Amino acid sequence: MTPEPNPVRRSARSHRAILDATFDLAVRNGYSKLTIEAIAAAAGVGKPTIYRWWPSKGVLALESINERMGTATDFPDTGDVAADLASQIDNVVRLFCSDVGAVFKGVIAEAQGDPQVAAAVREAITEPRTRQCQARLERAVAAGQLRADIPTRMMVEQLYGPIYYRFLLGTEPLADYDAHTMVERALEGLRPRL
Amino acid sequence: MTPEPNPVRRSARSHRAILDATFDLAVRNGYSKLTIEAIAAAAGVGKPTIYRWWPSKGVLALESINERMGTATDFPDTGDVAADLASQIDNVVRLFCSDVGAVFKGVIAEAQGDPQVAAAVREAITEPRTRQCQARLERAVAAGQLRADIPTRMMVEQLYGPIYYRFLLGTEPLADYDAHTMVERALEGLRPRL
Amino acid sequence: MTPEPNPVRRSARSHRAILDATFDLAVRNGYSKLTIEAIAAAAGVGKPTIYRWWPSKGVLALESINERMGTATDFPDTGDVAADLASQIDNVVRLFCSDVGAVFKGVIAEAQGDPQVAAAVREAITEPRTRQCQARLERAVAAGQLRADIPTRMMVEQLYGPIYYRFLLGTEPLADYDAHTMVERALEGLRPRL
Amino acid sequence: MTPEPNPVRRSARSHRAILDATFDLAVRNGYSKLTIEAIAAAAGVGKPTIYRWWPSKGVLALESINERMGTATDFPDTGDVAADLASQIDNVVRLFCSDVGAVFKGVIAEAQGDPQVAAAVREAITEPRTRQCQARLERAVAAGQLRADIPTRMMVEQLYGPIYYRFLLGTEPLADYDAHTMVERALEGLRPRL
DNA sequence: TTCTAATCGAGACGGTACGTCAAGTCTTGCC
DNA sequence: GGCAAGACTTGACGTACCGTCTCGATTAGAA
Repeated sequence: MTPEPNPVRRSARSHRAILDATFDLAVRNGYSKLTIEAIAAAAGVGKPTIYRWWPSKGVLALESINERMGTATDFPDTGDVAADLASQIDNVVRLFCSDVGAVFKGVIAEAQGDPQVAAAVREAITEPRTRQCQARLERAVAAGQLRADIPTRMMVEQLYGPIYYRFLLGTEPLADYDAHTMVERALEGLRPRL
Repeated sequence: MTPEPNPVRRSARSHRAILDATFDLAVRNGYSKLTIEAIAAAAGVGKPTIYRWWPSKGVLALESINERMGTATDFPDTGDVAADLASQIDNVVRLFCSDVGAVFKGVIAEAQGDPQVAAAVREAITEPRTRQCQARLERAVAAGQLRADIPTRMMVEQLYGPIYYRFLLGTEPLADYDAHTMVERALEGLRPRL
Repeated sequence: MTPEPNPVRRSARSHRAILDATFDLAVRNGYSKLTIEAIAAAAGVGKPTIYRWWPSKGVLALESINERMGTATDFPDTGDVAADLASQIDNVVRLFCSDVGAVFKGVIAEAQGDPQVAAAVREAITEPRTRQCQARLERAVAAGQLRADIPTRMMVEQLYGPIYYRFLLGTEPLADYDAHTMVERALEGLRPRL
Repeated sequence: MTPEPNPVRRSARSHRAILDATFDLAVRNGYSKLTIEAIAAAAGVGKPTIYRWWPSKGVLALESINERMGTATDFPDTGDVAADLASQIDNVVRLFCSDVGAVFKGVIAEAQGDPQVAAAVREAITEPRTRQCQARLERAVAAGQLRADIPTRMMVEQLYGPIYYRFLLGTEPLADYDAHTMVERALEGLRPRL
């Protein structure tokens, strides 16, 4: 069909307006009430312009939050892996409690039924941060602070699983998440035996 | 609106047909393609009959899977808490990998944007099982197998977070989840200090 | 698809509102600017309701004018076939010069590219009136006023062709059409030889 | 707007390609499915190039058929006006039954809602041929073959009305039109009284 | 023969309307 | 009187074209 538009001729103004309108509307009315039609109207743009550049609402919303995440989830390296993780996780929790988090929640929901969105979430959000995290953990392993016989991917799941659990199931308020304690607890099983 | 229908006069045949059609269609076409219209048609039922008894597609789907979960996630008590948890978690993973899990995934997605569904999920699925788990953990605490100074709710998050992480983010195949190892690792931080 | 709706359950109110809005909008903005969307909005009706009952804009517009033609084009029978035809044709011309005619013009245009509309025009408008005309002509034949060896269909073409010619090609104002003279001229070739 | 392009610098290649593509597509898919976009693509031309030189699809299509009509509808003059008319009308019928006729039908339809097209049809098609016909008829009047007291325009309507009637209303197959008989019949009323 | 300005192809753009789908409500008999 | 059936209003979907608007790249006339 439309084989692929030419990115150099893309209107920067429209691109920006669409992303801004998407995020704005998603925050204001909730992700589930977000419609392409409303985005087009709010951005002062025709619907086909949106469909030309994004395959679906989910992917568009993902892009709109991805650029807003910035460096908030970068990993510090003070040498103290427990403190570094606690600090980063604290930032993640704060992010998830913000508008960005609310929209992200909707995108993850969308991803459950749309493999394209699921893939985009992994590529744009999950994978890069997982790799960053693995890199930090590997430095800790090298420094003898963590066991070398546990795959770092598994460590990541232990560290971030509980956050997503609260985030997506809403069993407890995510804002109350005690990053320091939870990291400390998780690391008990990850430290080298004396 | 319709102030509330009289449950006594409810047609058992329709009730069953609706739940079965819901689960069947959700499995066959994927939850995201599930529609009330199709359910009504497949169940040989009018749409109002569905709306009379369920407030939304999400709640209906939830009921259809809840009755199919049965005792698969009950907690054994052999005295060995690690083994018991590993066994139960293994059952959970298997359940999540089945048709029931696929539909459950869709229901959780729905819950992100619909507080009513979110509440129903907690009431029908999360809370009862969490409580069951807490009960088992508390017996382990009493038996001196686990630390008494950690809230069991927190333990639950540590144990189940990683599963939902894989389940909903799809970073790794959930089928490969090594319940035994993950439980063992988590318990490291939960056992009493010598 | 939608196999066929049940006509007895049809909403009379919507039916009327749609036909009225169609005619009204066609007259106000011109047939070529008529849209289903505008009709639905003006009639306070959903688009699917229109598509449920009419296959296309052309057929809908046709129905809206057909019911407005009434008895204006009925054939009198005073015994004088020339006078009767002139009088009826005069009525036709007046009709074509009215709002109904303006919309009819659009419907005929639509029919050029849509066989369904073309068939509907013939069934609803052309054929019944042609037959009425033929009946009147056959009485004149029986009365010895017209030749018996010319098919009445051919006579109809001779009588009405020039009107449609002006109507659709706009070579001369249709309002100036001199029905009496044109009928008289046409009948010259249709009268029995002395 | 664009004040008017300079015809001297016009690309002859594009001009031809556009006219050919227009006619070709109109014939292949039917006039009503003809789009400027498809013409541009088929002609290997940008849309603005079309809009620069033609105000609308209708006018463009008209030009594409006008140049294909050639001398098929010229009036012979053998001295026998009845035979000459029958022969010319026969050619017209054949033309209307051809691809050119099919497209012409669409152009006339377009003309019903677009005064610009209507005017162009008259200027390019109707008027010149009407005048040619009038010239032939006037020679017949001068030769005493036709009455002098009937405006030749009126005669034209009587002669061509029935053809357009069949052509546009599709009551009978145009191909069966018996030009000889119809002309003979019409002339009965146009010949001088003895 | 070079310069330069109009025309060209391409195609993205803001729009409008399309015809469809499903949502949730309302209405009408059947049982 | 609850139920099936299904018509209803509503609103969003994703698509097709519209006619306008940049863009460079020819390209042909005037210099």
